[in-house]
Amino acid sequence: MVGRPLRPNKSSDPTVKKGTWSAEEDQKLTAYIRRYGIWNWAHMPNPAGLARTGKSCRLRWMNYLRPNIRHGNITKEEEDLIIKLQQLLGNKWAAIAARLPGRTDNEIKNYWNTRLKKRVGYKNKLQIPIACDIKVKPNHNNGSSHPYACLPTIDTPKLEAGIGSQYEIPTMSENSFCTSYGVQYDDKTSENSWYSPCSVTEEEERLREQFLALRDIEIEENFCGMYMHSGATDPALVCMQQELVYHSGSCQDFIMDLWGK
DNA sequence: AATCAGACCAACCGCTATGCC
DNA sequence: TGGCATAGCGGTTGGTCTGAT
Repeated sequence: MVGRPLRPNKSSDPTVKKGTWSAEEDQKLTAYIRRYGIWNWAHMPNPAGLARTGKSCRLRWMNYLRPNIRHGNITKEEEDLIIKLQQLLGNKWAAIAARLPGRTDNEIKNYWNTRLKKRVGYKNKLQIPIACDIKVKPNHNNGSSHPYACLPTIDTPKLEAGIGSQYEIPTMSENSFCTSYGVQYDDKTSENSWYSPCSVTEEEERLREQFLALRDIEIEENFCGMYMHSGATDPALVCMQQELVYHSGSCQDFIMDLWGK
């Protein structure tokens, strides 16, 4: 069989330099970009006088050389924000970095992996609303699949749920703004108290603000997308939207905002 | 002073998304 | 519509630094 000749593999090309960038290389790349701008990373190294791949040049520029980059000394505020954003967005380092002026995704990723991951761990993982955190029980009386999902109580156990059940609806849980949902049968005989108030602390409120600020670009899509992939149908979604019962103003606003779009 | 282990971080690699032809 | 080139992202690697023994 005669195939196409393989494209030259630059990563194994001995003429391509790898490893730490020298000050001279930095200077060449910076000077070139200042003069000609960024037009094509792949074609840039040669005219810039660099024996690097375009990819390497891009990375060096993006992570180190470009203007307004801040190195080191991540502040407590930045650290807190990284933790919260990671909890909200997951390992979306670019998205997180976009909210920390002067910081790069690589730097934040490194910082997380080397310092924060162990400290924060998974225990405190904030669970953004997804479609598999809660199992809504069907109506005993008429077999309806219209549950009343309600705001949480601290003691409400997080219900096990498999993905794909039509009885699953989005929720938040421990460490979230509202600790978790209680679930109420239509006949209101649930063992879960759903009349307990949802107290929102200052910290939770702050988180909520961050969350709301982020939802347009990340959360809403995940939320709706995951819901729609959970096996639920549109009518069920509408039904639950209508039938969710809220007992706290701020939580209500928050959740309504999520559901609203 | 030498050695070792762990922390840190720059850079690489592989993959996906996007745009263009 | 498919293929290719490029950009961008996230996981991983490997070199360097630092502190403990």
